Amino acid sequence: MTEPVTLDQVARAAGVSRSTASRAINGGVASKQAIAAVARAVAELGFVPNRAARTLARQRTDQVAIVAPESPTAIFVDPFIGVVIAAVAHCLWQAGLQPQLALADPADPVASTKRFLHHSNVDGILVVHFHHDSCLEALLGELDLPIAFLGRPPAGVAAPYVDADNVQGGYVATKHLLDQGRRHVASISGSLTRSAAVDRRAGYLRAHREAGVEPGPAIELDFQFGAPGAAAARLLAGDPNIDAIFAQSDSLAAGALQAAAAAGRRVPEDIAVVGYDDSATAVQVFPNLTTVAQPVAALGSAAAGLIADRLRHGRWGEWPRLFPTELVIRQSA
Amino acid sequence: MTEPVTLDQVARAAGVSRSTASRAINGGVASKQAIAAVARAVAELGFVPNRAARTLARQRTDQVAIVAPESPTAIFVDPFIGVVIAAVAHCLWQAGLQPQLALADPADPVASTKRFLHHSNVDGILVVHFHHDSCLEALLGELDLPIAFLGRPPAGVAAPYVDADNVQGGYVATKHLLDQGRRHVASISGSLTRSAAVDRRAGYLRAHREAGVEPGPAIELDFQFGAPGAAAARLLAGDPNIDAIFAQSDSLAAGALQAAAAAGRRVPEDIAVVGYDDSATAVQVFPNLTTVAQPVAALGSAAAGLIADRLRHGRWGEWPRLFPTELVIRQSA
DNA sequence: CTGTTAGCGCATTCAC
DNA sequence: GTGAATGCGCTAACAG
Repeated sequence: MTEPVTLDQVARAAGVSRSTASRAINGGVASKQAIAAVARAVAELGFVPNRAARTLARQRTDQVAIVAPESPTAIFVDPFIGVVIAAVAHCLWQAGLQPQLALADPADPVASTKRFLHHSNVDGILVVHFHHDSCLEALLGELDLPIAFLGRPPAGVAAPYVDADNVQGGYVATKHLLDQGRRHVASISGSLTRSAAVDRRAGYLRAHREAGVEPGPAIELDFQFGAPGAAAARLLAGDPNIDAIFAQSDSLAAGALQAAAAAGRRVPEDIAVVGYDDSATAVQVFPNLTTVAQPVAALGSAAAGLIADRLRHGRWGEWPRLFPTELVIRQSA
Repeated sequence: MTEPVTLDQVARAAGVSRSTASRAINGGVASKQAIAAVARAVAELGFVPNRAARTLARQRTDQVAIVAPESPTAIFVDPFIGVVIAAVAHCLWQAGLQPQLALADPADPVASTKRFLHHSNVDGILVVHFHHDSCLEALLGELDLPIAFLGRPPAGVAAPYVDADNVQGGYVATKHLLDQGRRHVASISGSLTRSAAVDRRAGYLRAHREAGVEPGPAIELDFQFGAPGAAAARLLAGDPNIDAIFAQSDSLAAGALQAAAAAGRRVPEDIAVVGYDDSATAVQVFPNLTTVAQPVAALGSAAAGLIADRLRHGRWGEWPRLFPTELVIRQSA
């Protein structure tokens, strides 16, 4: 049906040479009439440049990879990954760049991501959702492509990045609890291979230091694996003095809520709970969660802007950029 | 650093011609020694074929687009989209195909999806999460590429597809409620522009017909917009006889739970609630949701298999394929 | 089994 | 301002 139309045909239809047609299309020098004629021909024939040919000739793809070296299942559990990616995609499209989500093969996320990066010939890379133990550092070094991070990159990798101010997030959440007079604030974190978890914990500790209160028990749980409810139950069983929980995600907080209910402790009277993310979960559970909201879209835009600027203007913008978080107070604390 | 190495260099290093090198690499005819020599050269030089060049020469990309003509934000709220995509990705990688998630620009999802499809030169398309009002039918027709659907395609589009048996899902959920003696089963559905919603409702109606019970009031709500809680509250306020709710997603069911609580009705004693999806939400809320589970991974694999078979063997496999759902009984009904 | 040759569709020198 | 020529890196006929 739609046999592909080539630049040659456009040129012929417009009565010019192929090179003039090319210039007319790509904004090079050309007479007004030539441009008009070519434009008409393009419209009539429905010409759309062949990406492979263009890439080959230009030696660039105008594509940037969004990589998260994990199984898609794991990526998508992140409650705001969609918002991040929407913002990134929008920003990239604006800059004439095409976002390419590197979809890993769940059977071997790291290997398939490597394969993707090797074969995909993108112009730049945006890394999100990075585990520091993902063995991808080396690869990212080898590929010598512009690369930016959403979230602080692993120590030793001096790459441009933007991040939410997780230290501050952990701090305000914890301070909110301490200010209420809570004195045994337990902490449930995600995997500490993620910088976000480490930073939030640092904020938690700082709040305790400032208040002169001893930090409570802590439990580390991978974001996606393990049953949050069971973990929280163990926590509560282990220390009956606990009167508050700082959970590093709303889903962990939901687990804490269930554990509290199972243990016959009221929330927030007996135990106050603060979550993180301000996701849909926060208002689906009862009591609704007090939680830390991140400027997710802004983060996405900023990260995309980083790589877009580099690709378009040849130099990195200012970095790092830290975005403040905000405590959303509801019922659970 | 890593200046790209070409096939020419490999050929020279291996002491053969470029075409022999090409054959050796791509499994064409070649002597054992040639293959060995080329393999060594490839390894030593770290050769990785240029995708654009290969695409141009082969006239095919070995890429398949996964399209959902919506803002990424909307796509990612779907609780199991991650699992679907993981399964799809795995299946495609297995077939030597690279999944390309078409990330729309949230500012204009349909237009950017069209742009993507036009410029992206993929070999095939897998459509998921399709709204029947998305104006994409025409485009999909123009592009004459192999295209398959996950979820029943719009009427009039006779494309290969796989789907969950949503009629059955709606049926078992509703029957479960009716079998308990509930007689006023309200229904909260997602947007009826989605075939899934229509089908689930059909199942709901069938169960009523078989039981000789009059269908209860219904409310239609887009999956992502509108506050499920408020809608459910209106529903309850409008009809005090309601003793059960069939919600077409767990997130809608969570709203129903909140509305019930706000109205002072106990669940499941006064009002039974059944959700749909068996998502994380189902066990985060209290009471835990009785819900309809779909064989999500199987759906993804089957859909990917459809397009992979077509691309690899030139013909469509058997379709449509319907996958049964399963009622997961917990506390809410 | 191998090398030579000729494109794939486009951008981009370079003369004119 | 324009066209002719050249090459991007690879595959696939085609002879040998």
